[in-house]
Amino acid sequence: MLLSKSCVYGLRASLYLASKRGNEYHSLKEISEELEISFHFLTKILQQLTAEGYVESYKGPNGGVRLSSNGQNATLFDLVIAIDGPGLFTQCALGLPGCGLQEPCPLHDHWVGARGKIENMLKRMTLNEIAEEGKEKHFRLTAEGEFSWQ
Amino acid sequence: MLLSKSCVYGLRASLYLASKRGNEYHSLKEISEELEISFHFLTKILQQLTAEGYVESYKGPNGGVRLSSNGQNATLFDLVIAIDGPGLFTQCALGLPGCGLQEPCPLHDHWVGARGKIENMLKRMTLNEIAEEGKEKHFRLTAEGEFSWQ
DNA sequence: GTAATTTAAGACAAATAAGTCTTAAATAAG
DNA sequence: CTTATTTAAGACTTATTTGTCTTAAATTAC
Repeated sequence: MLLSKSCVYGLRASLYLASKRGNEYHSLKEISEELEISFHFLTKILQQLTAEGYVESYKGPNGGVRLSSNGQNATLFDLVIAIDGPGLFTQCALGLPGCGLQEPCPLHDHWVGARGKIENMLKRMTLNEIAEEGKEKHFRLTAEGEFSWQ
Repeated sequence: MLLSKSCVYGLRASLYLASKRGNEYHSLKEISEELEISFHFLTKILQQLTAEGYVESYKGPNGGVRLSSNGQNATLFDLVIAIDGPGLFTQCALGLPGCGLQEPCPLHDHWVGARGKIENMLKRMTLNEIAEEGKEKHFRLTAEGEFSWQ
């Protein structure tokens, strides 16, 4: 698995929020039902994104969560770092602490290249831009595919 | 984490065996000490590779494990599949079962590209070839780096 | 044959990730 | 003020991965 389940859920929920026009709050109940993610588990993940400033929350009736302006312009890379940490983009593919240019492991050069591709791809995609593109291309966000970008 | 710890240990042990000239057996005790991997854990992983035909084992004094001819020509991709299974190379980055060309997730196209890079990189590297290269370039195979290709 | 060495197999334990549940706090509406 | 709705926080459980231990089986050397 490239990304943890927490991370995948966080990305999907963020994209869900990005898909909504205005800046209304959406309840975690709504999001968890639409995306078929465990309510409580999703709550914890979005709390992390709230703590990082990508998501704003509001308690009480008609409360919920929405993307902050930071969140709208956040890249998928930002969100992955916020949830899974930087390990994927910094660690040796064989887990060797001293691996680097001077003393590389057999995969080092190749992995740095492939890893850079992943990193650039994630850095190129902001939530806003994906939302724009999603409206044209109807990207899937659920297993069944009944989700639709507005 | 791209690869599981089991997988990383399996790759390192396989590369260790590839680094040895002749086709003598090397004991798991030796390998686990040289590579600083738990003896019993490593045993289980190499049993998998033995079952898959990449490694041959021999019991008794002076026994141990060595690469089969299949193993010597195996690619890192083969070994990753043997230990971690094909998931990394087949699954959607967001874990969506129906993701594909017709109904892609927002990452699909990009991920297929990046994933292909990883796949090709692993398919290009056979244990034999890495061993050759390792003798010139002194690739690291341990945390401390005191390992040396013969 | 006996003892020592080594892998094989599987039970067991610890650590981490994933998921569930309960209670508290904030807010809105009547 | 009371009730309903919603996020926040954290305890708790379950599942998976990682790591350890014990016993058995094969082989060698004496």
